[in-house]
Amino acid sequence: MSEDWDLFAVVRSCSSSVSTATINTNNGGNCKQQDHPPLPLFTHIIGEDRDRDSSSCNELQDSCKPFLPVTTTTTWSSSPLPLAPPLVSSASPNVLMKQEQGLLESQDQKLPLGVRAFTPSTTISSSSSSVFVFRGQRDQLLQQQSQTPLRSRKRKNQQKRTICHVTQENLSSDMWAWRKYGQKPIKGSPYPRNYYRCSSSKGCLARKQVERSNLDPNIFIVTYTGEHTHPRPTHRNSLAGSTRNKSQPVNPIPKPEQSSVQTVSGSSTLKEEIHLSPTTPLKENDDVQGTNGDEEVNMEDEELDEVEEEEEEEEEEEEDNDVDDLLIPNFAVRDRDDLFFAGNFPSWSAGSAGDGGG
DNA sequence: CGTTTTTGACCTGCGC
DNA sequence: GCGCAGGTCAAAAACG
Repeated sequence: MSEDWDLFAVVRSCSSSVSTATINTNNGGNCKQQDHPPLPLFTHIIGEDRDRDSSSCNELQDSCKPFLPVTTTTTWSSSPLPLAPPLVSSASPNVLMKQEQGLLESQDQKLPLGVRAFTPSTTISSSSSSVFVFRGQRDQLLQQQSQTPLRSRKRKNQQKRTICHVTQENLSSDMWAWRKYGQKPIKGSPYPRNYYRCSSSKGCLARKQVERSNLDPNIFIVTYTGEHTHPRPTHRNSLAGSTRNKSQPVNPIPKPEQSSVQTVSGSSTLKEEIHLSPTTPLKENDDVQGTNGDEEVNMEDEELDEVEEEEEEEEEEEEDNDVDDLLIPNFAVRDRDDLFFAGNFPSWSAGSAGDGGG
């Protein structure tokens, strides 16, 4: 239930964002909006402790910083929204869920939730993805949680969670190195959930769960839990990169129940040919992404490093002002994302992994 | 050799 | 207390 609750919260937060983003981002793309809703990155944090949430935010921020310089083409992007109380109160879970399901199309709820956009300091040509910051929602969420029966269920690692909804394209990327340690089919979802732990440092408690939205295969739900017990690596951890990018005897390409949905931005073949770990499969100088957008991506890496520093400074200032703010950059446009997620879920067809729920 | 991925088994929380 | 489902462990295999 908590999961649902989380999702509700996320959806709730993003509902408006989604519609707006949809309008702005995928237009002109090859993909139909309906089939490939542009997914900005949604985020919110759930936690029992606000203070700790802050640290979580910071972590997430750290992870995202390198990718901050992403352009936010969405409408809200330019306005430093006051982080006002979001539509939380206005939408019922059902509605929200529908939104999550894409049943609610761009409505005019232009609610600028507590969305805060990043300074488009660096323009990366990624059309789309935006970064959103949902802030202050925790309070509301927590309140709601306390008001609804949903909260009754608390799982062990429930204490602190940071949930992001990202598109496959935006999926990647934090500097952290993640190592997969488990995969489980999730009831009600055709897609398994993958469990990762930080491998940047032994003993690091940071964990990450990645699952595909069963509602929209283009959306990945990334849940961060725990905290890193070590500084964020400046570059992607090369150790983490011993990824296998060769074909593996993995399960067939995921087949969502709605087979009509063609998931990944474009390369079903990669799914079978490449298997990269979720976030850091690449060595710092790795050129795996050098397929298309190669140039762009490489440039990003370099620029991002530089920009990162700049952004850090800016963010530090911002954090001073709004410590609670969660800046989720749009892990924009990294082909590697495609790569890595292309093969990341070898067992999409649920039921292949783990004890099958036992 | 060191690291990651895969995957069956085990542990634990929760609802009934 | 039981069963279900989620989360984690750990051995084996794969990879660079």
